[in-house]
Amino acid sequence: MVKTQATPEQSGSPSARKEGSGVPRLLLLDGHSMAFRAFFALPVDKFATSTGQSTNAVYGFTSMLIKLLRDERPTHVAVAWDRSEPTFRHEVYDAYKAGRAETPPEFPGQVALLQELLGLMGVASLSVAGFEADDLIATLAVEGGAKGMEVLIASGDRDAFQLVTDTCTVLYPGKSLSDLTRMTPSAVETKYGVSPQRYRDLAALVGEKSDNLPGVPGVGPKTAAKWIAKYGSLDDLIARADEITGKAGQSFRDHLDDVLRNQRLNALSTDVEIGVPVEELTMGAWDRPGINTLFDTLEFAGTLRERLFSVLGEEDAAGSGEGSPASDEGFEVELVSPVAGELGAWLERHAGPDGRCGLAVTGSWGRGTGEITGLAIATPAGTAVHVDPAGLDAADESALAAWLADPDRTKAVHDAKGPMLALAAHGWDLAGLTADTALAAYLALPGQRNVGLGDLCLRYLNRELSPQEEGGRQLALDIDGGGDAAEALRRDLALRARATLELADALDADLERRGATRLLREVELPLVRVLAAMERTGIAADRAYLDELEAEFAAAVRQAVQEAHRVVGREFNLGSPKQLQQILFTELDLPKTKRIKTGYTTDADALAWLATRTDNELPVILLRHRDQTKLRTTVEGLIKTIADDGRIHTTFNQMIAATGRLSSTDPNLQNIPVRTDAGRRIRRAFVVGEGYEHLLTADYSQIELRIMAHLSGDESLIEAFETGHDFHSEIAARVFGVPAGQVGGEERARIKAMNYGLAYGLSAFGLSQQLGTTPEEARRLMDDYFAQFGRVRDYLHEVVEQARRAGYTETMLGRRRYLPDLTSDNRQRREMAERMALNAPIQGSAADIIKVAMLDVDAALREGGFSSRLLLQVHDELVLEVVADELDAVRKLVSENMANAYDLRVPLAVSVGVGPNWHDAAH
DNA sequence: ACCTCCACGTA
DNA sequence: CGTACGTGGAGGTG
Repeated sequence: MVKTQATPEQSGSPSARKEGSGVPRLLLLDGHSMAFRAFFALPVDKFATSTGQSTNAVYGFTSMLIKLLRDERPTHVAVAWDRSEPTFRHEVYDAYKAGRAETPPEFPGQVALLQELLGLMGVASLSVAGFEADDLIATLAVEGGAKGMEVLIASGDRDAFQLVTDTCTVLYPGKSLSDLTRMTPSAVETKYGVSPQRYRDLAALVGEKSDNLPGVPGVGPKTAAKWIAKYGSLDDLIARADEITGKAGQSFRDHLDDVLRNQRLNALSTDVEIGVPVEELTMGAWDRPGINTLFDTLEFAGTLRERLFSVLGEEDAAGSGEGSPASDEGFEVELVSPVAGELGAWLERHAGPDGRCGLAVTGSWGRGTGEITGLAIATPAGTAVHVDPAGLDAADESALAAWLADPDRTKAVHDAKGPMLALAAHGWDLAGLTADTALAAYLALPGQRNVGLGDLCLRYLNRELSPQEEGGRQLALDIDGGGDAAEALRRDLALRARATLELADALDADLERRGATRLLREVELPLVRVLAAMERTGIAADRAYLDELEAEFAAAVRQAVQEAHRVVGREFNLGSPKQLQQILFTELDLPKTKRIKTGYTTDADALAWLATRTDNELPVILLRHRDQTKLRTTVEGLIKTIADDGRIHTTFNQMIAATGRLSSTDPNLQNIPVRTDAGRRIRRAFVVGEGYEHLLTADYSQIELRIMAHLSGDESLIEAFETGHDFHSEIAARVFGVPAGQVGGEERARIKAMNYGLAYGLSAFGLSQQLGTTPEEARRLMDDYFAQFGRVRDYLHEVVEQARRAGYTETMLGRRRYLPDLTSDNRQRREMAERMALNAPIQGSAADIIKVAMLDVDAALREGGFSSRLLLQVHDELVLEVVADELDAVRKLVSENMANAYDLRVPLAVSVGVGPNWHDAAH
C-alpha cells in the first residue's frame, strides 16, 4: 500500500472568502463524525418514527448540511465515510480506537439512511477500504487546493486541524452541531499555540483519548505548545530530548515510543485512490420525489423539507443539477367560456390530438354509479374550459361526448375510475386516458396514504393547489369577497384540471425512473376501465334468500345468547371481549389464554382450547355465537347494499394494497365465506342476473407456489407441477420419499400447511402452532422439505438480501415495494420487513398476472362480440356472468386467456366451474 | 361523530 | 413468532 505520511503543504494563495468571487469552493464533510455529533446533540427519544426507527442523527446532520450549503455556497461537495474494515492504523497499532464505548444501537442504522438521502440530494458519498474518512478528506483537500479551490472541512475530529491553511478552513462543531467554529490558521494558533502544520506534533505529545492513543503523562496542550515553540518541531524536540528539564521532560523521554506511534497514526494520508477527481464533485441532479418519500418514511414534518428544497433550488439557479426549482406559486390557467354551441369548435381548436389535456370533474360517485356536476378541461397551451353538464346545449353535449370518447384525444385524470362512473351514468364514455395521477403516484410508492391531488402537487411540483375538499364536494368559498362564488368554483376546477396535466408529466418521469412505465400504460391504466365496467355491472343478489338466511342466523344467535345467559346465570353481552374476559377468567377462573393488550384473548383458537380444558359448556356456546353472529352481520351487510337494480355493486380499489392486489369495499365481495357449510350457503345468494344463464368462476390453482417455482427455478418443484398429480400429495411424496399414491392424509395436510406458509415467511414456531405439533417437529418438517426443495429456500433468502441492498422488492412486471425497515436496527421491525420482502414479489406477481388476465379476457370478450361479462375478481379467481349460447366459447376463452396471461416455467393451471349461483359455480 | 381494539371473513 | 386486505361491534373519546 502506498501512502504518504505527510501533512499537505499548501502554500499561500490569498485567503479571505469572497461572495461570488468565482473561485470554486469545495465542502468536505466527515460523515460519521458529524453524524455522531448530531446523534448526541438531539434527544434520540424525541426523534423516532412511529415504528421506532431513530432519526435524530439524520435530522441533525441534514439540518447542519442545509445550513452549510446555504451559508457557504460550495460549488463542490462530498461526504467521506469510514468503513467497517480495519485500516492501516489498526495494523500499526492493535489497540487503535480500542476501549471506545459501545456505539449506541440507534446509531448505525441511521448512517445508511443518511447515505441514501445524500444520494437523492446529488451529494457524493465516498469511502475507501482501509482508510478513514479523514484520509479521504486530506487527499481531496490537497487536490482541491492544488487546483485552486477554497476548501472547507466539516469534521468533529481534531486531526483535521493539520489540514488547515490559508485556503483550507476546518469547521469544527461546538455545543450545538450547527454552530461551527471556523478553524483558520490563526484560530488554530490562538487556541493551541501552534501552527496547523505543527498541530500533529502537539496531538502526538498530548495523545487522543478517543482513539486510545495515550500521550506523555503530565504533558497537556500547554506544555506541548511551549515545547514546540521553544524547539520548533517534534522532530527537533526528539533530537534534543535530553535538554528538556523537569518531571515532564523525564516523562517525555520515558514515553517516546508512544509519541512516535501517535505521530505515525495521526498523520493523514493524502494519496488515497478515490477514483473521482475533485472537480467532478459538483452537486448532481437531485430527486425531489425520492427525498419526499424518504422524509415521509422518516416522518419528518415541519420546515426541514422546505429548507432543503429551498437550498437545493438555489443550487439549481446557480446552474447545477436538474431538479425542479423551488416555488410556492400556485397554478395558472386562462379560463374561457365558449358561447353555447361553440364547445365543439373550441375543443377542435384547443384540445386536439396533438397534446394531452387535463380533465377534472366534480360530482359524486360510488356503488357503480355517480353524477357529474361540473367538468373542466385544461389544454397544454394553458387555457381551460368549464362545462356545466346541466342544461348543456345539444350540439355541445354531443361534441363533448365525442371528445371524451375519442381515444386520440388523450387525457390526464386524477383517480379516474370514479369520474368514469359518473360520466358513464350521464351517458358519456371516457377513452384516451394516458395518465391517472393518483394511480401513478400509487405505483411510484404503493403503501403511501396521501395521493390526493393537492398532496401530489406539493410533493412533485412544490406548488400549492387552491384549497378544495377532496372527492368532488367543494367549499363554497368566496375568496375575493365581492366575486361570484360559482365562478370561483369553476376556476378551482379548471385549476385542478391544469394541475393534473402538469402533474401527469412529472409522474410520467418519476415512473420512468422507477421502471414502471409499462406497468402503468399496459396494465394499471387500461384496467381502470375494466374495473369501472365491473362495478357498473354489479352482481345480482337473491334478496328473498338473503332475508331467509338472515332470519335463520339471527335465530341461531338468539339461541346461543339464551344458552350462554343460562349457563352463566345472568345476562351479559356475548359480543364484548371485555365482558367475556371477566366471566371466563375471573368469575369462572378458567385457564389463562394468550395475553393481549387488554388482558387475555377470547379468540376462536383460545375458546376451542378452553373447551378442551373445562366441562363448562360456555366456550362451545360462545364459539357457536361467534360463527352465527359473523354470518348474520355478513348477510345483513349484503342486504343493505343491494341496489334498486337488484344487484350489488362493490367498489374495487386499485390503490390500496402495497403488493398490487385489488381490494373490494362497500361491500367487500372478496371475503364472502367459503370454508364452512353454513358460510358457503351465503354464496348461493349471488345469482345469475336477468338475461344471463350462468355464473362462471375460473381460478388459478396454487398460483403463488407456481410463481415461486418459476422465480426460484427449483427443478424439483417445477417437475412436481408437471406430473399432473395432486400437488400437495406430490410434494409430500417427494419430502417423505414415498410413492405419490401412498401419501397419508396427515402427511398431505402437513405439507399443504407448509406449502401455503412458505410464501409468508412462516417460522417453525408458526408452523407448529398451525399443525398442533412441537416447534422441533415443525423444524424437522421444514428441514426435510428444504432438503428436497433447497432452491426455494435460497430464492427466498436471496429475495430478502436483494431487497435490503436495493431498498425495494420487484414483481415480475416491475411493480416495486419499498421496504426501508429492512435495514432497521429494531429486530421486530426488520424481521417484519423481511417477511414482507419475501412475500411481496410472490403475492404481487400473482396480482400482476391476474390483472393481465382480466385485460385479456375483457379484450377477447369485446373483440368476440360476446355479451357475457366480468363481474368480480377475488385475487386468484374471476367471476363472470354468461349468456346461454356463449357458455362453451366463454369457458374456453377465459381459461385460455388466464392460462396464457404470463409465460412461466410451469403451466398456469386454471379450473373453471359453472352454475346458477356463486356457490354452485365452484368446482 | 370519530377513533382504536378485537375478532374474523377471504386469497 | 405467516402475507395482503375490509368490516362490525364494543367501548372509548369528542
